[in-house]
Amino acid sequence: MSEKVTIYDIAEKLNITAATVSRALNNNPKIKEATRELVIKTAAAMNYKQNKLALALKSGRSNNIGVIVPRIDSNFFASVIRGIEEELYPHGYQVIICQTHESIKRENENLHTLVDAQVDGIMMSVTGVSNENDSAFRNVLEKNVPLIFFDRSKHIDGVSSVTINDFKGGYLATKHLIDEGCRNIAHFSGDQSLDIFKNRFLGYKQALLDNGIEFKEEYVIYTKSAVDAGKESVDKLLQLETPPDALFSSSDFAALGAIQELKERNISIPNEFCVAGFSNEPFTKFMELSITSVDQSPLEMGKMSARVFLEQVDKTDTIKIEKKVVLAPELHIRKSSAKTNF
Amino acid sequence: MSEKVTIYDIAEKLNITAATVSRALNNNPKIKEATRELVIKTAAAMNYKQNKLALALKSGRSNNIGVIVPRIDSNFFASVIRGIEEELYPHGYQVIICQTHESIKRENENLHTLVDAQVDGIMMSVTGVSNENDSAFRNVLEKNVPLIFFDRSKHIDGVSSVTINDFKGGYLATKHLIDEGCRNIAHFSGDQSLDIFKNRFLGYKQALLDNGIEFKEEYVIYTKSAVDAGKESVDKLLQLETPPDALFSSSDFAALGAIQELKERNISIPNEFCVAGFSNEPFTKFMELSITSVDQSPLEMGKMSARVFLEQVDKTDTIKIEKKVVLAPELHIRKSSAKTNF
DNA sequence: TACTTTCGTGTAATCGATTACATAATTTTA
DNA sequence: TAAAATTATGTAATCGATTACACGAAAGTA
Repeated sequence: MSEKVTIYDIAEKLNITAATVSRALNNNPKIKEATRELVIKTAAAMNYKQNKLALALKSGRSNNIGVIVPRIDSNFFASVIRGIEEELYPHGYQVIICQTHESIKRENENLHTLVDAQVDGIMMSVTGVSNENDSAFRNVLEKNVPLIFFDRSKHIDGVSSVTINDFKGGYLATKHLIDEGCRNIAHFSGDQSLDIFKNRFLGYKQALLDNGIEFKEEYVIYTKSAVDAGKESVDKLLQLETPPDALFSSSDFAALGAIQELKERNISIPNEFCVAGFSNEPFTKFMELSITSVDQSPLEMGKMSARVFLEQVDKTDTIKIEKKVVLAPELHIRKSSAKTNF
Repeated sequence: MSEKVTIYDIAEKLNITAATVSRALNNNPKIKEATRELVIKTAAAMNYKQNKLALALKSGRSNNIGVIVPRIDSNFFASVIRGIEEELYPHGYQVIICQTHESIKRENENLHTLVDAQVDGIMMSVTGVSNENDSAFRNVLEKNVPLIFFDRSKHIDGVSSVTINDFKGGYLATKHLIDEGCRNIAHFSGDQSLDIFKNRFLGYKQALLDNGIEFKEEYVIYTKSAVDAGKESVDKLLQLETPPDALFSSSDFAALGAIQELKERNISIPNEFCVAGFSNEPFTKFMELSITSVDQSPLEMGKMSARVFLEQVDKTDTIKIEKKVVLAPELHIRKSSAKTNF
């Protein structure tokens, strides 16, 4: 029905050329004021809409940015995306979502697809199990597409990142458990090819060290971020000759599983056993036995990633800016670990 | 660094024209087999990538589809988007995300932006407070862009929809509460300009009617989908001369708020008071006092929306197909309402 | 051999907007 | 008033791919 109106249609109607129309609409200073007004009025009257695809082809900029996450249906990633979208919306960028489902193959596919679609930038949380094949990332950078890692980062030249201080997060949580009087503190970690898990682990270790508590290898379990995995893992811990009296889990879901299992065994939380998680998922606050957790301020992380992108996108591409933003984690102390204050 | 390779570069290298290259790459049957192979091999060797923007401009199809939701950081919407993305990924579509934050203005802006960006289709959950100004929707349809509503729908000619049977969901939840012996059942509803809330409400009413229970206006509270709103609302209910003994809430969050408030007042759940929510948010299952809730199968809803889009996108645009898919809700009975079986 | 088909490829327009360069129109300066 | 400077607009190329049409060459037919 609605035939598309182009600048040529406007030009024809006004007996001028498309070039003049284009200049008028773009506020080119060389255009006579009267002409500009006439063109703008006519364009509005004809319901002209700029063809973004033509513009994109000509300029090489699509006004789209790509976001790659392991999955979107997690509160953390969804919140980051929300932050990105809100920050970029006023600048006219659209956000394209891709999921990797923790597959390297999908991650590489997504990177290529986004580059092919000529997005103006890519923000992503990398997938673990790195085969150390950085070619897909290099390809992005060679095309001069700004690449920004958030949360899950990797050391690649030319890539900016926005992360939280996972070491500090791990340290804070562990220190808190120590302050509550726990001395046998277990740890659930995750995929060691991801820095976030390594750093939380290191923070945990350091807190033990700083407080004169011996680190025990058997207290560390590498587990998936899932409720069932948490149940199974705490099960193993309780079979040790000296079972732990506290747990710092790198995952809220695994922490929840642990709590469920402990309750079934009638182990009293926090009196006999303290638990702290990581991510501050909404449910940690909602539970009757609310769960202590480290907040990663995902909304802020998303906004910050977007800002870093905006800084980079207009810079001359000869100078490679590499910005590393590290946000501060915040420990939310709740019933699962607070023997005293609740 | 990496200069972009076009079909002209390939043509030049092989001393043929770009037209031939294009045809060879597109498996045009008029091309000699030898030429085709040579072109394909050369293209690969030169690391040729088709410029999607040029293709999009020529064809008028961007291979992007737009998704508009009130907000992305809700498990329900994120899951729907996940479903859409997974279903569309194999077909080469990219998903662009927009948020309305329940603002009509933003909704209209998003619709226009997406149409301007020439997406090949739009899937959305409408925002309430309809000023009955359908012009933004009409504009989409006039541009022959398939428009599909999911979950929150509106009656507009030419728009397909994928929803759940909210009436049935409301009926099931209410009937279940009746079966548990409750006779004074309150209801939290929402924005009455949204069909989902009206229909859940109607299902609630019908269940009462079918079981000989008088409907009482004062048992219905229109509340936001938030924990605090739930607390306040249940507070009002308890001040009635005959306070209810059960609640069917159209929102899990409000249901949670109600439960928190009831507990503070030492009202025993489910013995003295039964609660059922709607949406089956993850936390409803995680709580120690798990919350009965109606599941909307968001993943399936997303996939189904994508399928409806795929059906429509290739049809000749002379025939307007309008498909209405209604998914079945599923009641998950949990501790907050099960007096007997838990 | 001459004439039609068929096949493979080239030519050039097209999608819609931007922009370097050229040129016409107007104003300024001498 | 004529030349110079300025201003506004037109011309045409460009971004990269697709495709209707044209055309030469090869193959088939009489």
